[in-house]
Amino acid sequence: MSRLEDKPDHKPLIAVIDHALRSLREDMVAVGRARGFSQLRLAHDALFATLSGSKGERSSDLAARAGITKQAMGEVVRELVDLGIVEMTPDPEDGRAKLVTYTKKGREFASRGFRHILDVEQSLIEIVGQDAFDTTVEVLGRVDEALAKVATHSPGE
Amino acid sequence: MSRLEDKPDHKPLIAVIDHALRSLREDMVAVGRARGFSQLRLAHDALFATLSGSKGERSSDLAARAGITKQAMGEVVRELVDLGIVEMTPDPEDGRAKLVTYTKKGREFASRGFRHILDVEQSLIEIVGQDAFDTTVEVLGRVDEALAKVATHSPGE
DNA sequence: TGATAAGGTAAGGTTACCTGACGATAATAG
DNA sequence: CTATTATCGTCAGGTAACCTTACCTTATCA
Repeated sequence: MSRLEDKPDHKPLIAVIDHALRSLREDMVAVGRARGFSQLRLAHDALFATLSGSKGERSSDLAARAGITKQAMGEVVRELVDLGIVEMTPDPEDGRAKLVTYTKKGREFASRGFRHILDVEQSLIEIVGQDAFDTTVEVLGRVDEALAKVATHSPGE
Repeated sequence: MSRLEDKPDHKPLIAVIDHALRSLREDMVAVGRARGFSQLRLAHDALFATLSGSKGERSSDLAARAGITKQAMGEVVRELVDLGIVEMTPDPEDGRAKLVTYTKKGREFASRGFRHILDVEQSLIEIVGQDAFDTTVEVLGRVDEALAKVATHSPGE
């Protein structure tokens, strides 16, 4: 026999997911850079994913929603300020806080980024169909549930 | 209006994938640690995913298949040697090379890990059904295709 | 047999986070 | 209305998981 006992004979889900995510993330940065922001980094996505386009928000709120520390988000904000994508203004309602908002340029940039995400999703839908796409999102959303179930089934050992 | 122009109104696929992957990876390490290998790290998965159970392989071959540098894999191998999971023996056919093989303990550990992966997948299948699971794997496998298509459609601008 | 390539190691850099400690401001309690 | 406590953002330093560059050793090939 030519393989480890119990080694899956198919490429495991975790490997498939890992590959897909790498591709998607690299693509996002590549597209952003191609638009002239050569200093864009993967980490910046955490802000684009969380900052509302309509109102200013506090860096620490963004951090909380993104699931990273306020220090990590603080650095992201600083770099995107340098790139002219967001700006920080004092919060009139709280002297300690600063509100992060898109600049005009940043708003346009972010819009194109979101449109690119939609384009990629649409492209995938054209390949596999809307149903398959929806199913995928649904299944991935239930991974946590599956993990919890396994943990429950085999508690100690 | 309360959102950025073109901002997706659903949670984008990339975010869903990211969340699922984090959960799966953390779970793998947690399970390994719970089995007594407290020094296991996420990076070690790169070896388990690539090392054949049946024959010894060169560190640089593993690196190539895992998609990381031989230096990165070299460090992983060194740490797993310290944990008694793999061992390195000189390659009788090439004096420069060393072959990485599982120890008995390591083989058993890896088997359990793979079984855990299968358990998680099975658990997910119980929740969403075999068809949905298969569809998910299929769709994720076609992400690269979708990215290529978008790149082709909007070449320069 | 000398040039070139391949296997692995060593040293140090990069990215994307983290924890801990801090000064400034705000809220709240006495 | 001060004293305590909490919150906002920043600074300093640490960690994980890689990377690049450089190197020594051993093969292979002309």
